[in-house]
Order: sequence, then C-alpha cells, then structure tokens
Amino acid sequence: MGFQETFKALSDPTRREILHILRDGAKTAGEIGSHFTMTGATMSHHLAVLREAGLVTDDKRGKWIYYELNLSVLDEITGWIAGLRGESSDEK
Amino acid sequence: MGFQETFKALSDPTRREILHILRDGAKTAGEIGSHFTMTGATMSHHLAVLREAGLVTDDKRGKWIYYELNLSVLDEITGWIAGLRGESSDEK
DNA sequence: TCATTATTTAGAATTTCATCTAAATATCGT
DNA sequence: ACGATATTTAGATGAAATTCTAAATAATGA
Repeated sequence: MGFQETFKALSDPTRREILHILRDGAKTAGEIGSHFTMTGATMSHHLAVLREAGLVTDDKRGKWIYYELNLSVLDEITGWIAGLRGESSDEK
Repeated sequence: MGFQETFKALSDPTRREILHILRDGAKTAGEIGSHFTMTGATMSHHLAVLREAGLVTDDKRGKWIYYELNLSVLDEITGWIAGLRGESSDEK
C-alpha cells in the first residue's frame, strides 16, 4: 500500500465524496453510483482506486458488490501528519 | 485553497519529503533542493505547488527564499478525516 | 556596472489520469 | 437455458502533471 496510493486516491473529489457517502455503512456500487452522473465504468474505476489504496473493502454478495469504508488506512495518514509535528517518523 | 489542492500537493512523494525536511525549521529553496537529484526548476515547481496549497509559506530575505511548514492546512485534513468517522462534515 | 549566485518562468516532451463506449463476466428469476 | 441486471475490463481520447533545458529576474559583491 503506502502513502503514495492513499494520497493519490484522496486527491480526486469524486473519490472523497464516495468515502463520505460510505460513512453510514456499506453500499453497493450501484447505490454509490446513483449519487453521480458519470458512467458505471468510471465509478468502477474510482472504486478500484479506493480499494487498491485500502480505503474501502469490497464484499461480493450475490449480484451485488458492497463497498465499505476502511478507516485504518486513514489512521496512518493522521499518523504521518502527526510525524510532521516533531514526533520523528520515517515514512515519506 | 480547499482539499483539492492540498491532497493533490500531498500526492507526490517528493513534495511529502520536502515537508518532512522542513520539520525542523525554515530552509532555502537551494538547501531543500540539495536533498534531491532533480533540477532547480523542478524543485521550484514543487515548492510552488506546496505554496499554492498553503502547506508552506515563503519568505524572501535578500538573495534567498526561505520556505517554512504551515501546519494549519494539515489540521483541516485531520478534521476532514475525523468527519469521516461520524461527526458529520460538509466538505467533499 | 559587471559577473556571479539563487530562484523562477516559459515552453516542450513524456507519462499519468479521468472519462467514455463497447464488450465481457457473473448472478438472478423465470 | 434465456433474458435482464450489476459490475468490471479493455481500449481510446483528451486533459493534467512531472520533468527537463534554456532564458529571465533579482540580489550580492568586487
């Protein structure tokens, strides 16, 4: 994983909004997509970026794939930021 | 400003390392650049991106331009992440 | 004022990214 | 097995980002 993929994933407004939508629980790709005007293929791409960054997990149940927020990666981000404040940290 | 520029700025490893280098105080563009192999022009570009995102401030003193970390923007990031944990926040 | 040093700006080359359309895969219900 | 639905994959396109070289700007010191 690493900060590279995480920050890249967070650098797109659509993807940040997706995370926001997932605050109150898992949703299917379709439900998430219904908040946007882009095609399903584009949504699928964004969800893949978020998944590869570890920011969401996916869970296939029958016909649907449920996406859910994964907060632990965000903890690493807050940790990295804390490291900038003096507690010396190694990660770049 | 806004999250767009901030996350974009943080999504590049060189720029994250620059922030790290600035942990222990302001440094000139040249001092910062000496940690990397890229040209001064490229460094200047990265510093401009960080400045536009509000992550650093610059202070011209004679021949040199000192760059310094600005932590307040990073507070907004931690706030945004906290908002993902339930405290409903509006920003995307 | 002239040469030198520090840094930025301009413009070009290459790569990466967001998005689309079309096609593929998988599952469900009949 | 068939048709409909949910989602992904493949391939293309245009826009944005990173990096470079070369030129410009600004400040210093002789």
